[in-house]
Amino acid sequence: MSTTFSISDLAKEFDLTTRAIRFYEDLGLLQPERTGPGGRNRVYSGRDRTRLKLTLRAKRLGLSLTEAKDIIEMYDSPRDTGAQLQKFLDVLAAHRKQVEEQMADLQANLDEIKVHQREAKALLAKSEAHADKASGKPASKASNKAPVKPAHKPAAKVPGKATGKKTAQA
Amino acid sequence: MSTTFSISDLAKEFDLTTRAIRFYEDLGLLQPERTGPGGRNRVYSGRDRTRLKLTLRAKRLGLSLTEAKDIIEMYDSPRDTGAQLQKFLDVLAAHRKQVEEQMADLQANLDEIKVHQREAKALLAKSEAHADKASGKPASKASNKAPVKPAHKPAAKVPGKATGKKTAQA
DNA sequence: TTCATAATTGACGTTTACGTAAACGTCAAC
DNA sequence: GTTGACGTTTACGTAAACGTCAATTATGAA
Repeated sequence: MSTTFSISDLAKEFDLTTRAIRFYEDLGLLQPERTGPGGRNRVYSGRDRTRLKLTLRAKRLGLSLTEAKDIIEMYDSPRDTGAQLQKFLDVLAAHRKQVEEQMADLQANLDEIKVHQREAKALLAKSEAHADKASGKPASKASNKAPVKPAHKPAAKVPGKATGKKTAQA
Repeated sequence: MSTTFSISDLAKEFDLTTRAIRFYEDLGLLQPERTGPGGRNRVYSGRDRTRLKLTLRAKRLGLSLTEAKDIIEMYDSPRDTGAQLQKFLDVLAAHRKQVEEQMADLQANLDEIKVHQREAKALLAKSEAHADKASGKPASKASNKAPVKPAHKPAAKVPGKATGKKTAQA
């Protein structure tokens, strides 16, 4: 028992359409075996599943499918000779640099968010202080631990999300 | 003098074509003023430049242009009333959560890279130790030269890098 | 004046990443 | 013995994000 998957298994697990999965196969990202009469049905291995997972993570990070493929190929290609190893190391270094740049971008982004949060909270506290004249109750806390969620919004649209489902995280 | 920019100023600074910049305008991301006879030429303000910078950062992080627009709009829209402030805070929280998820993705990625680097370096050291029997020279170390250049593409679309220029980092 | 350079507005082309039928096979269940 | 659920191929459609002309217009240098 080598743990295999049907196309709809993967589709459900990663919230994809079967169409998308077949498309990934066309790009060479997946290479399922065939079964059934005339070998019509696809059977995916654990390796396929891993490659799919990596592909989706790459997508979330903004890579194209072919870029994802290139990287993944690199990661599980034969590296026997010294030359191949050296090249692999070069690619790794380049990839790492790029990832670190992206993390810097993200960090900048996060910092800005925090600043805005602080500002907005301060303003809110002020406006609530004014509103105090009417209500005797202590205004709602401006300090938050858990992200204040009134729950009346459908989850701000973000990348990494598809059709209102959950973002299958790595 | 309120520091303005021509379209080619911005094109050079951010390594974009003017076509792209005009396209961003069509999407409502930029709103340059016009000058010259009949108001033909575009003049960009510092605010435009900032919005452009934010847009490009968002792109590098995998957002679509419309997603970028939505967020940027949110960030410099009027937030006078308490309700608006609260909504703004909600959006910020959602955005922050998403960014943190993405950082987790990136971190996982980076960790994998590091593991591979370690492994590859170990292997390389081993093979070089063996090769010592033939050459008296200490084999080439793990020196990385140019970060692997495809070179046959007009603009390698790795996010975070542009056309061989410097990655106009935020 | 003439030529090159930079800018403009269409308008059509291209690549990526799938969506959306159409038309058919297969197997278990009712 | 047909109905559904699931699977298949082939093929055309589409939205996003620009690229690539073409046909002007304006400006500045030679």
